[in-house]
Amino acid sequence: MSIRHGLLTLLSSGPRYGYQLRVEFEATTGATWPLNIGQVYTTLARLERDGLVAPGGADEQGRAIYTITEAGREEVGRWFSTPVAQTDRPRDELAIKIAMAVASGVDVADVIQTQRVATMRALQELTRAKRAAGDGLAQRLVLDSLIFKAEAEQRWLDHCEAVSKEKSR
Amino acid sequence: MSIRHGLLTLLSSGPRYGYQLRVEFEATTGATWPLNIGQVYTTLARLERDGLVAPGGADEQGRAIYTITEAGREEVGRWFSTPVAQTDRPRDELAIKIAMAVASGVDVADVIQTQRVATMRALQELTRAKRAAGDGLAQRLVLDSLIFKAEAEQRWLDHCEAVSKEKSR
DNA sequence: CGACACATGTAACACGTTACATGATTTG
DNA sequence: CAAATCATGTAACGTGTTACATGTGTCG
Repeated sequence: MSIRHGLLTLLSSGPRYGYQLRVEFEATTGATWPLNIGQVYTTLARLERDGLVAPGGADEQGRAIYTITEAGREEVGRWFSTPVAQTDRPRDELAIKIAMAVASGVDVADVIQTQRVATMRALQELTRAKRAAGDGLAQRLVLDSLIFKAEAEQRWLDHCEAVSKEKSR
Repeated sequence: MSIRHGLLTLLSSGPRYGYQLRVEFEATTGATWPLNIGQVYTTLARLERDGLVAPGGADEQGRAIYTITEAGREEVGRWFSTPVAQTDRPRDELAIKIAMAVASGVDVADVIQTQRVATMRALQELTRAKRAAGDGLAQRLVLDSLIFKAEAEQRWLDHCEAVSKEKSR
């Protein structure tokens, strides 16, 4: 539901057309999760279906603009005033992978090591991206989020290794 | 792709039937992400479609057992030897929400505060669950993963607040 | 007997995602 | 002129998810 609400939020600042929404979405959230332009249109169609946006004809250049509805505004308000719960979050593939490795006979140390290398590289990439960027506040916060998460992942991997070594002694 | 690979990994330790797979999956990953039994069957059907498992008739009690194929075993091997990349991960709803709040005129401090309360509660719940549980190693590691993540989230929220306060001064 | 756990399955939908088709306009 | 950017849209698929239908066995 992130794209849905993200686009809806952008529309709450005024009517937009599809292509513009992608540009602004990426300008806000950064290059980490590129947004396929096709998805903007499919999402707009679904938002329209649900009565959260309304097609507002075309502008002077013939672009198809969309306007947020009252119901859409309420939905945005609800989104911002409701926290993201644990149950809302998708299953964590890495956690499941390590758990499965531990439960079945797979060599956990190997899996951990492989992941650690990848996460470390990602972390370097992210710090580099942060130095390079410096654009907007929103983008920087998203980058920071990824950095904080990657660091936590490294710590968790260390923890997993320590615990599983201790267990197999 | 977590459920898919999780079930496949369980099947790599020997043939199972659907209901048993759910029990073992939840025993391994814990109660955090309950697995609807219906989903086991839909996933098994898709695994069969892709040639990763094969229906192995019924056991003595008439239960429909499934067996992993050679291709399935290879897939499991690939899963464990390939790290989870940044691009594999789903969009982070919280990061997008905060970024959107910053970019549009929404009161970020409010959003942060609401989330912080929820995350703190989740963290308490998790520490309680950890004391209560103590079952298997895999389950404990999953719980630890959630704890590490929640802590990182708290730190990130603090960071967001500090940065956005600084910005609006 | 009634409730509950065991057990299997299907239908339908949501969202995310990509591939493709199409055309206008701008710019080197 | 050719390539790139701007711009819109559709078709199709994948996974995750839930709701529903159905039936057996067991235990208080």
